[in-house]
Amino acid sequence: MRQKKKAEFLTEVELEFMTRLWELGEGTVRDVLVRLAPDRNLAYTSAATIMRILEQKGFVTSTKQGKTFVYRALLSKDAYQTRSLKDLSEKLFDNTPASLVARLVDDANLSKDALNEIRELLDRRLKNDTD
Amino acid sequence: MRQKKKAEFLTEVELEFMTRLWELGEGTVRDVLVRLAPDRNLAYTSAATIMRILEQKGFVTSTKQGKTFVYRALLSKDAYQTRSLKDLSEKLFDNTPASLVARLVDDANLSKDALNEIRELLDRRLKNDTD
DNA sequence: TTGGAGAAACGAAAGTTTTAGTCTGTACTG
DNA sequence: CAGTACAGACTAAAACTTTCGTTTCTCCAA
Repeated sequence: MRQKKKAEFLTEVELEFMTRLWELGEGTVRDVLVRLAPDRNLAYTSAATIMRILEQKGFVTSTKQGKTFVYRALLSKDAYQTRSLKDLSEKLFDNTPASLVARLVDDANLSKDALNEIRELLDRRLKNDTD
Repeated sequence: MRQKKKAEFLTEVELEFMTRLWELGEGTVRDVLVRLAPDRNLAYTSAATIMRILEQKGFVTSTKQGKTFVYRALLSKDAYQTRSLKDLSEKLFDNTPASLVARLVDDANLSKDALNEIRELLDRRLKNDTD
């Protein structure tokens, strides 16, 4: 009954774990642990704690299969991406998504291919909207 | 234990303060404090602590003007926007900015005007690149 | 049946974040 | 010249994050 107030966002480490779980679809503590970066060297108990916290916060659920618990994400990656973008847009871009994209494409490190990909995506989206 | 490893990102509260400072250009602790949301009710000493931490972390600098310190951002809002987007893109969008934009235009209730605005921006950017 | 391996539960410890209290200094006021 | 009012330094404490050790549980094999 620690945190009653359901957290809205993942911490650094929590996101690291959720990313693995999203990739896996579902998995045990060990499944997630072995998929972390090889140089991560995190104790099993630490991983188990993270998973427990994720469950407490309502990001994942678990079911006992045989003798171990199998975890599954309750929040999809898409949904969390959307939530994160909304938050960033509000907090740092005056709630103006266009300025967010502007900043993104102004980044000199973005390849021309990436820019074209983005524009094609927008073209398709605009075409669909006018249908 | 002076300057620990320089933090790369702002915490929630730090961002709140930096946003005011970016708006102001520069300002004292009190200048920033009075521009927080009216229901914020933060003690002056708390605000001063936040500003001190921001300076320790290298996000702002201060100069004594008369009897008080005036703070100025060392990191521009633009630069921090870029940094944040890069981080989000890496951590949550497999380092693929196009998928970030896809998520943005797919889910946010973006107006057609906003979409057009974004596309025009991309057109200009692409044109400039090929010049 | 029991002993050991692997998994889970519990919570301690260290670090960070957020908020604020107390103490001190200084300039202006009367 | 003393007192007030405001600014800053230092300290602290509560909440949260991150990591992991210890203890407990459960199942399977010899």
